[in-house]
Amino acid sequence: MANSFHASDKNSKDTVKRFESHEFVDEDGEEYGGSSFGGFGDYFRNKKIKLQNKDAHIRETYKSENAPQLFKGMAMYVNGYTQPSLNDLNIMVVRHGGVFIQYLDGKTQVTHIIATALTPKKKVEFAKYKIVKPAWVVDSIEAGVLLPWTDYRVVEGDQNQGLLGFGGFKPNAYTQSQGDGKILSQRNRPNSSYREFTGKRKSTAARLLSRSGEDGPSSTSQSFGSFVKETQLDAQWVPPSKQPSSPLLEDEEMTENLPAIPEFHEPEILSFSDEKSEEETLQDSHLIVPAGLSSSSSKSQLLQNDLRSSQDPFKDDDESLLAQGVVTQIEGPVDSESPILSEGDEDRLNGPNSEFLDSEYPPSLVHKKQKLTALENNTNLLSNPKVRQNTVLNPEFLTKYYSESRLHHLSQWKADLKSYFQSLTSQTPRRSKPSSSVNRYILHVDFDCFFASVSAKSRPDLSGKPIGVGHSSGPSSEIASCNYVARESGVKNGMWMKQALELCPNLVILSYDFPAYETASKAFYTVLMGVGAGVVQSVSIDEALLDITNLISGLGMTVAEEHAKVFEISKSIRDGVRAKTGCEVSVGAGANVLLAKLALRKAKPAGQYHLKPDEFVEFVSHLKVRDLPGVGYNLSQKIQEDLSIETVGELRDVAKDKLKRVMGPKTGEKLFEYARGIDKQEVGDVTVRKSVTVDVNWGVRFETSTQVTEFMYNLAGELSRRLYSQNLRGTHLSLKLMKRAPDAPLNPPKYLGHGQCDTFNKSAVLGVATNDKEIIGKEMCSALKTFNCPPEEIRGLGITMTKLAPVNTSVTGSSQKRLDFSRQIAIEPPTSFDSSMLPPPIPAVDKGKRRASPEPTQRENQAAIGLSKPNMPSMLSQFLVPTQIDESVLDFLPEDMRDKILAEQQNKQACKEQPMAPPVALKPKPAPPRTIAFTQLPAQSQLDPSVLDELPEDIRAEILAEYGRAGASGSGTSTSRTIGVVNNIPLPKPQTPNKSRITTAITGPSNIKKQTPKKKTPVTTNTLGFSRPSTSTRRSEPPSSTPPEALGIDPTFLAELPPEIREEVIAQARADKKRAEAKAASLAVAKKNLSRQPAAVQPPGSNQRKVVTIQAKKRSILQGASTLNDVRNLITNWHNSARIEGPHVEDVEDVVGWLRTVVTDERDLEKAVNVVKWLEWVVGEGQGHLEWGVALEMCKSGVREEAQKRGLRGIDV
DNA sequence: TATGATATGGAG
DNA sequence: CATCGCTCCATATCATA
Ligand SMILES: Nc1ccn([C@H]2C[C@H](O)[C@@H](COP(=O)(O)OP(=O)(O)OP(=O)(O)O)O2)c(=O)n1
Repeated sequence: MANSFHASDKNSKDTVKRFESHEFVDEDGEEYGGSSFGGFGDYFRNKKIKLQNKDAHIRETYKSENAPQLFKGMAMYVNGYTQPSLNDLNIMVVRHGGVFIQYLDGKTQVTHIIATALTPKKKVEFAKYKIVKPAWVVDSIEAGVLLPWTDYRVVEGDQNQGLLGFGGFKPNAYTQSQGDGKILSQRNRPNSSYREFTGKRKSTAARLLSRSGEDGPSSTSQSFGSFVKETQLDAQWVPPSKQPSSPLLEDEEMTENLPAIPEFHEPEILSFSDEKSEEETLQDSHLIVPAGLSSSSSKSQLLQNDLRSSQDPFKDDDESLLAQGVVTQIEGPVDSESPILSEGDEDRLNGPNSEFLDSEYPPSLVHKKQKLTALENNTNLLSNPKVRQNTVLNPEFLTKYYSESRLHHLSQWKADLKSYFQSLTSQTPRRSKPSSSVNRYILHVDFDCFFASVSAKSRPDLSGKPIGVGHSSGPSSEIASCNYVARESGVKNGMWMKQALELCPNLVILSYDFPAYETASKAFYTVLMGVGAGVVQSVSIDEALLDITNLISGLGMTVAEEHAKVFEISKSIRDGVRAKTGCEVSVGAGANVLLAKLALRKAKPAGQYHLKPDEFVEFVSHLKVRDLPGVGYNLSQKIQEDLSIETVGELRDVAKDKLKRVMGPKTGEKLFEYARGIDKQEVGDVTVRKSVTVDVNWGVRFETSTQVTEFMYNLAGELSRRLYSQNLRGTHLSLKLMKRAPDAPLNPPKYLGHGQCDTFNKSAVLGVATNDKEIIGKEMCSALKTFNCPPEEIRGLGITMTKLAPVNTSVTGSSQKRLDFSRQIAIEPPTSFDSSMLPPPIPAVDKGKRRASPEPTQRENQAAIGLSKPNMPSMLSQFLVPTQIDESVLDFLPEDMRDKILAEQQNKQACKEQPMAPPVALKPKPAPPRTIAFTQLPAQSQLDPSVLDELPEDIRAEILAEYGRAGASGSGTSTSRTIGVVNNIPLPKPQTPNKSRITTAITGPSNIKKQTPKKKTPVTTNTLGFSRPSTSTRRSEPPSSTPPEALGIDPTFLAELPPEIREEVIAQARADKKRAEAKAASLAVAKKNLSRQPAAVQPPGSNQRKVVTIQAKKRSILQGASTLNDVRNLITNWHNSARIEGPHVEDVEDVVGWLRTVVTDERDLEKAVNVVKWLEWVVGEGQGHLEWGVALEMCKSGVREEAQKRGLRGIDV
């Protein structure tokens, strides 16, 4: 019954939605009717729909009846299933003078939202609206008077939503009378509910809202009863596609929202207070288990529940258990449906499986557990040395944890690869994109079940068997990757062991082998580098995008030939990787990134597929929106609910305006384009890193605030270390706190997991950029205090540093890159440094060691000191490709050079420059004046990267150069100083647009603004920071520690600036000062702007070793890449350094050799030509030694030769 | 309108 | 034993100026 009834409702609703006029459009109300109906386009075709659509039509129809215009002036919007159907409500409202709003776009004025119940998300979304039950409309019409809506509110007060579905309803006539079952079942789209577990369960906001509304456990029995009903109903009628969620949802909601939900619960809860035993907590899980578990299937179910919840969202609960009985019951229905769930996510864990879970909650124990307070619970838990050792209380926790965390490794690898490839691609500056007329070819290459494949390489005996990679076989262990055999059983990456084993009992669990993944990845990238793609962009350790347009288009091939070539290249990649790694990769090809990604999906496993443009429509029409890149569980749900769309084909029928309104401007635009196969993203479009974060949300269990503080400092130390390794400092800190949700169990289903939490963020702005552990630690501790979160409730902490700026002086120790791709890559390509130069990949252990090192600041300074400058020969070394540059290398560079490099890196974001590897700009000659130079250099650091980023690359470069010059030389621009790297450079003129532009840029107010250098601050620059009170942040704390390096600040700097800039700087500083708090003001001169400057400048330090290092690397480096600007800088420096005496033969040879590789290996003739032109210009301007002319000719001929070998035509050098 | 703080979501 | 739920980015939304 219920089912059929509902179903019909849905249909009607669907019809309703239709309308298209913007005005209404539907929203969610709909349902998915979609499945049966079709997209919007379809519904237009539906007669019923047409009729219903327009309010005008309705009005016309009922015009003569002169019904009381009860709803005049009101705009109603219906959300979710409602008892009178959407369509009926539409008619009722319009017939009585109201306006019916089809969909919410945030702009349209809506006075009331009609709904029976709301999902947590919707509660948040509609927090500011009057949400009424459908009965209000019905009753009002019946009464002939507008009844007070407050008697029909869905959410009590502002906050009571928690009650919603469960019986918290007010006695309103209509609704209640209607059948609870129905109504309840209607409750929101089933989807919403399951959404919770899968993806993320409710958001913190939603949870908070619901909580506030909660009554407490009181409303029990009734609600419970109704609840159950709902579940069942839902299960029954929910469309298959959607079903998955509904049942589950219920569960979750129950647990979350209603702490005390079922009757069962209550009793338990009550008892809760009493019992609790210490052991319980810990052991409950295990020890006790046996008894409880023994036979009860129910338990398993319970477990499942927990797991489910936990899975995605993490739901956990100890208490949830209580509800075992309840759960069980509920689950029954759920399970039945569960099959459907598939899509949603993995959550449902049904099988009875692990004892673990069961053990955790033996019924008998339940009571006891509850009693414990969070603190007692933690105390008990931590009383077990073994457990304690696995928590943050263990001093070695971070090292151990990060060495085992797959997600940490993935992120780390990704960051390293990103910077590496960025530098490679950046070289060719904005490679002119292939003219639009050319056919584009993008490849998306990805290993098939990467971890599983690699981990299984040494186990040939397992072929054909289902495999999963995880840390253990415990129920809450996550499966990072599973092979395709396992996937046939429904196992998925990220799924918890318990569920996976239920789905696939004979699943073989293999261990992680991170080093092997790195090795396989290197081989993989080596193969990719050998393809000759114009651009290679790393997506992750096992995935990359290649723009192979340069290898195909413009060669006069027919389309068919081009496609054949694509096939050939794809095949060669697969064969190459297979040969080197023994693992399969699949290749997706398309005219843009989107098509390549979609094609890859079809290609897997172990295959390749080229999705041609003309096949797109057909290919995509039936794809689920969820299958589009960037559309995850939540977005897909929103699309489904608010637009009643499921497939990409339907999505295509939605007007762009509507998409933007409903989904947000950017997201709407993207969806609109994706639905049409349009993707403007270019391979290699990656920006420079903007933040560095350290997060720990596992193993976090505290008893005292002292422990919290200590751990916070450890985290700060880790962040400091990471910043330091990247030569970065930042001014904005942000703390993320995960706090156990009030209604979440003290012991999450996942061992030492965070469970269901509320997350809070708090940011603080420092007066001066820093990377100092103490400062960070202090700031974050105070930020944490503002949350007033008891130590025992903390389940996760994270610190993020943003507004990054390169550290001027300091040099870093060894680089942290863990992947030493360069070497391998070198193999293919010439390049790469040798390993010796690079620091070996750092194992976790290493990290620890490094960590040990003190703060950067000091060390850096020291390192810096003492450098001598390199000599001529060294110059060449500078040609290093940025990419290849490693931090260790940087260390050796003269400070100025380093700064330059770093500054550039940072600056170039927009253009994809590489982050880490600084480009080359090194200049050779360094030397003497260094000291002075250093002082000046700071200015660069002062440039605001963000500002620079926005500028065109060339302009940016120019500005930087200008700055460098200014700093180095006195006021005048040019000058030749030996000192600064960039300084001497005459500056570009050649291609880039130049000075005029530059000037403009510089002068421009906006730009200037950012550039402000610090004023002269005296010094006290302690690094510290005060924190600007950001939001609630606390005040500043005087910093203390770090030494200031007073450098940068001085007046000298100002003096050197062009007048206009100077004024700007001063004005800015003044403004800043004003704003700054008194204290802050006094200490740090300027905040933001100032902050840019790195807090400290370092004394010049130098190292000779640097030189050496550089040279060694030199060759290899050349090959790689660097941005054109970088290369130009090197050339310029080279020339400046030996203008009079003439170039060294060796250097010339090196340069020529490099140029040849650019043409042959990089296949970038344009780049080579540009470099030669630059040299020609530099030489021409310089009027130096005649030998330069010879060098120039050698370069020209070298490039010409290589071009000819490649069959390219004459070069117009 | 712009900006900043915060929250959310997606991807491996 | 268990278990190692990270990290970066884009976007949305709200508050504030
Ligand atoms: N939730 C996840 C998703 C992925 N990974 C890791 C393990 C995977 O092997 C690797 C690559 O992720 P992919 O999404 O590429 O998945 P697979 O390579 O395993 O499978 P396939 O690409 O064939 O679908 O990232 C993980 O640890 N946890």
